[in-house]
Amino acid sequence: MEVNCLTLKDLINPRQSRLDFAIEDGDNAQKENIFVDRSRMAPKTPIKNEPIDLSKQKIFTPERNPITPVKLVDQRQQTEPWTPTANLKMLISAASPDIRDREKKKGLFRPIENKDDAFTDSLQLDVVGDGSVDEFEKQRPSRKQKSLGLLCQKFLARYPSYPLSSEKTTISLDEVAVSLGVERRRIYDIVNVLESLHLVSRVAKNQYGWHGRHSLPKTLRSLQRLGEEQKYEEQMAHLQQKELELMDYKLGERKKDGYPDSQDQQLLDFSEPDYPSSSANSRKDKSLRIMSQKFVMLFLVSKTKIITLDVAAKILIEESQDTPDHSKFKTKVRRLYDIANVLTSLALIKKVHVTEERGRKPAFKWIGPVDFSSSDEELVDVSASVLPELKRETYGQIQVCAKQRLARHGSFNTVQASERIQRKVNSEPSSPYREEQGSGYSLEIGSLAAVYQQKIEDGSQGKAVATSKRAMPPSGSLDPPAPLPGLSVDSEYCAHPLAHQVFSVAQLDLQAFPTQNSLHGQVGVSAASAASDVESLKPALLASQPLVYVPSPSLLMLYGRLQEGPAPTSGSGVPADRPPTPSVQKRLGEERKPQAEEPAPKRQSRDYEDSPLALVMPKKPSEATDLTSAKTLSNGRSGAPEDIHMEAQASAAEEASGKATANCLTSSEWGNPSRDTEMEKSSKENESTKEPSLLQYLYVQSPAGLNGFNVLLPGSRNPQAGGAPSGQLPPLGIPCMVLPSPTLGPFPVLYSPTVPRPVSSAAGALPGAGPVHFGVPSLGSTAHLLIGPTNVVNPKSSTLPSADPQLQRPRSLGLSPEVPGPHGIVQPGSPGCTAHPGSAVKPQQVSRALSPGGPSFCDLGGPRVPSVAVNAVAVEQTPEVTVARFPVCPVKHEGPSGGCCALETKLLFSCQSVP
DNA sequence: TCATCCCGCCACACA
DNA sequence: TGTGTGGCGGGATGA
Repeated sequence: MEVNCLTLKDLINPRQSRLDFAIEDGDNAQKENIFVDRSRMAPKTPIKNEPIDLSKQKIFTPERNPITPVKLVDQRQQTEPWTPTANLKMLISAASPDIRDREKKKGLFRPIENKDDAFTDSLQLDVVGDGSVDEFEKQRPSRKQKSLGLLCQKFLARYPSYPLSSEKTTISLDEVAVSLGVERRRIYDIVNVLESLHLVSRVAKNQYGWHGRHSLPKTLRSLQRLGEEQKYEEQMAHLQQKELELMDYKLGERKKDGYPDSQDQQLLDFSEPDYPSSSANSRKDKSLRIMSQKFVMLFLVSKTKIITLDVAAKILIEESQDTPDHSKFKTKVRRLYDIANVLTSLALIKKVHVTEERGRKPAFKWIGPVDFSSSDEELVDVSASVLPELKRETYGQIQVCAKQRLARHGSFNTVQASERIQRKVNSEPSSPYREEQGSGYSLEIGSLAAVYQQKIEDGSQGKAVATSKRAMPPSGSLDPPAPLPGLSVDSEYCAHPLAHQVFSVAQLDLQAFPTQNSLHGQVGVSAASAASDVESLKPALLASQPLVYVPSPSLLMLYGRLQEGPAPTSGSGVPADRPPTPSVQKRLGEERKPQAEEPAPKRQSRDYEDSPLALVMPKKPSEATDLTSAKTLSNGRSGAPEDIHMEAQASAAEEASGKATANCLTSSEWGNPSRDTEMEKSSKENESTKEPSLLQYLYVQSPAGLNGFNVLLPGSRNPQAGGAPSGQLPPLGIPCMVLPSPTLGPFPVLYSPTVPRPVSSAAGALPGAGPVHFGVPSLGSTAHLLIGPTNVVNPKSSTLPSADPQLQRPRSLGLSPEVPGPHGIVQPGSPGCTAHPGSAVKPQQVSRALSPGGPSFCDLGGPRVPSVAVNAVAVEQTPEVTVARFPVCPVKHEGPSGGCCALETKLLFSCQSVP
């Protein structure tokens, strides 16, 4: 392979650098840390401490396993014949019962992750038994697969790069060690380096707090400043110059040069004063942390951004005043490898090689941010560090969205930035993350999105910011009404602050949101671009998106048509000041279609950390259609099963939320992809007599006492009006909804298009709040309700008790939120549907949940995450459709750790049978 | 042969 | 004395 190397001279004199062409791309270096899909990992050796079927070990005789020449001991009785060390241990174990016990204990602690390996091993052993040594050798786990870099990647994949400020992620070293299948010792190596960059901080024994990359720029800036103060640049130049002369160095040279003896005390101390454990601060053995910081400093002050391990090691050794013997040097280099692996996983550096008279030397190049002044470049840099962890296609989607959005902001040359990002990504074909990152990249995308969003916000400070701010009112604030938190609200959609506001929602690819993301409250894919793309999607929303929910870690979002004001509804569903024209609609629809195939941008920025994120309808929206025709369809074809309508009834938001002001949210409707979409709008005052096809919600800013919950109430609408014609698909009636606060975990809910439908008033606590009807045509095929993982706590006292008579009927299942039910079984007559933790209810599942036969309850199953209980108080099903009503109430959930309480929302929908 | 770095022993700090 | 941490370097692995 072709290798380009730098020379030390190049490093010393950046002006003469041949970086442009001389730096080894790191392909080779990166190989060491290439992420290997575990599913494809072929362990070559059994994990230590792993129980081994001795009966199968007979095959591993010294002859067959030349790697471990063992004598005297019968291989068949050895559990770890793979290495000389293992054999030695075996010998010792045989001689010492204590040691044996110890090893036994370790076995019990065998990493979970290696279960795969164990399983594989088992299989492989069988294979080997029938196969050859070569086969065995092939399947032995490569040390690369156990590298610290890969381990670090796995570690990082567990946590969001940019966690919400509200979420406190605690890292249990034991847990992580077990989860990742390594000894805790390895985790220490990782967290020590991460701690040096303040990505984590020690909070207690065996506990670390995850901070993410939020403060990374700040940290790097500090390190850079410190590095400059330490004159590292001079030291490097000095050492590198000496390298050219001789490979040795003399202790004391640094002193002669006037360099400080040690900057240990000057290094950034990220110890959390609030945290009890400070022992680590006093220990001399923080060297890995300190070394890491110094190592980073070297890069930050280096003009070439390339540091050889030799130079770094020498500088570090000299600073520590260690005796400059070769042993120390080797040790330092080893440690630097450890650090470099972690930094590489963080995409801050990459390995390169430099050549000099003595040959090729390993070095690392800084690829992290170099400008911490919050410039566009920062975005690029940060993005570059993130993008490698993204799938290419996802990146492309992000970029597309970013361009759309960024193009609108003159202060931020986003297109250029995105192009640079693209170049960066392209220039790193060896990125270990590119193809394999799996669950990690969506997190990174979210991070990127956050960065983008932040940049956009910072750069424009325009209406977007203003609207954004409004979109995220303080929890419990009774300030002026705000649109749904986290939503990007275009000013033109907010023309009527007190009236209706439209929430833009981008199409989102649900698959782009691994559960992990949700679990961590991380923004989903293309959030970055998504955020930027929100505006561009607004038209689309007007076009046909009635109501869309995008799975979001912290937000349940609903969007629909913009309603410029309490304007009377003519049934056209078109705002008076924004009469959508067929052409526009069509165009919008066309624009949206591609969107549907792209991850919807979601916004998550520091400004909105506490803000819920826009949810996107995973289902591809129907084609945009003429409103008029839509209306016609609504009336004329309402009976068609495919027609989906959403209807909101008049509601007294104030009553429901107390003093909270309310904003009306309208949702347009979209029908079956094959059919035109009907759009209607209504105002809460006069909707009662209008056609029920228009969905309208009242957004009530979370009033005090609701813990930040935002209440979304159906707009005013006359229950009698909009009655679905006979034969029309019965809609789901949703009297009210409580939006989770920003701190809420993922709460993806997807509603399908609905058909107008007369529903009795619901929510006694919310008098006047009419139900929103969701027509659920053939629940079987279309996604109607998507429940994502979230923690649900039994709201002993629902703040929004349903007053719907239906709910009080014997058949009503009550509002009991967490009604256990048979897993995966839809039982007619059962009260509701419960989505268990970690399970994103798929449309099909929901359909099953709301199976024909009336009220039903189903346990959708799902791992690990507390469940979201969605109890359909009543489910009515006709041959064509199932109708259900759900009341919603907020609940408070205490996190597993007991430390941080996360508000959870439990959606309780009351359902009303269709007459 | 050399670059890498896994692995785990063992010392130190605390509780 | 037990446990959490992490320094340290032997030696395995891959190029």
